Amino acid sequence: MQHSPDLLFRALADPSRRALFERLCLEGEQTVGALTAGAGISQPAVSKHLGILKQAGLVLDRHLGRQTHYSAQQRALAPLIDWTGRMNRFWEARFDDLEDLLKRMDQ
Amino acid sequence: MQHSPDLLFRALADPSRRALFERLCLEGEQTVGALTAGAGISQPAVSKHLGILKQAGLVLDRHLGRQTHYSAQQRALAPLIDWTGRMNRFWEARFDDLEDLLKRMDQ
DNA sequence: CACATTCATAACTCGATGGTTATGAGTTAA
DNA sequence: TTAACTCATAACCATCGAGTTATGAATGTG
Repeated sequence: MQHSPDLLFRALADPSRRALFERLCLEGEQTVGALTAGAGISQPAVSKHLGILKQAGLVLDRHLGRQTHYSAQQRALAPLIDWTGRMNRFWEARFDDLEDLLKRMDQ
Repeated sequence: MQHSPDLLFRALADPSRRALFERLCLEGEQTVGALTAGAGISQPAVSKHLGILKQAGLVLDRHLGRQTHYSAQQRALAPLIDWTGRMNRFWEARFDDLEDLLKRMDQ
């Protein structure tokens, strides 16, 4: 299940979706109704956002009777973490180069 | 200069902008002309993207004669790293709880 | 000075997207 | 069975956003 980083970034770009994901991370599994309460948007809007988060692999759904329980899938953040890591690695690498350069200039 | 995480997420949501930022990270400082070559979009489009990246704090610009040199500002990724860290911390915390539970059940 | 180069901005188009209300499918309760 | 509840989907609307071309400002060059 390799969800493209593009889906990830796009899914997290929306504040409503980030808020939903954060609530699932911090408060644990929630039903759509619970998420809608306090979301400030309509229930269909919440459902659509959850659909997008699910497509990005960020949440899982579990049907119980007439409710759907959503939970965060934090592992899905891995590509994002990897990406920032790659970008920062080169930053540090360049820093190291600079240190080497300074050391050599110091001699 | 605390750039809002929202600006960050939105800036990185676009593939063209991520590509520009990646090039600046991996290849170092570049002029707009150099970035436009190989970007697959027009020069004004590149300029607009760079403007958005700059507003998010992800790049710096440096004017030299009639060219503008852009460079990556990797530090600006910090809020993003913090955010993923916070989301994952709770994941691990819950994992620890689960481990504790399993240990207790094991006895 | 006249001309070329480099980039940013303006004006515009068009598809994507986030929101809404209406409705239907599925499930529980009376 | 009828009614109520929970959620997802459909249909629609308005705005946003990423791209374009045209142009202008600033700088270098003949």
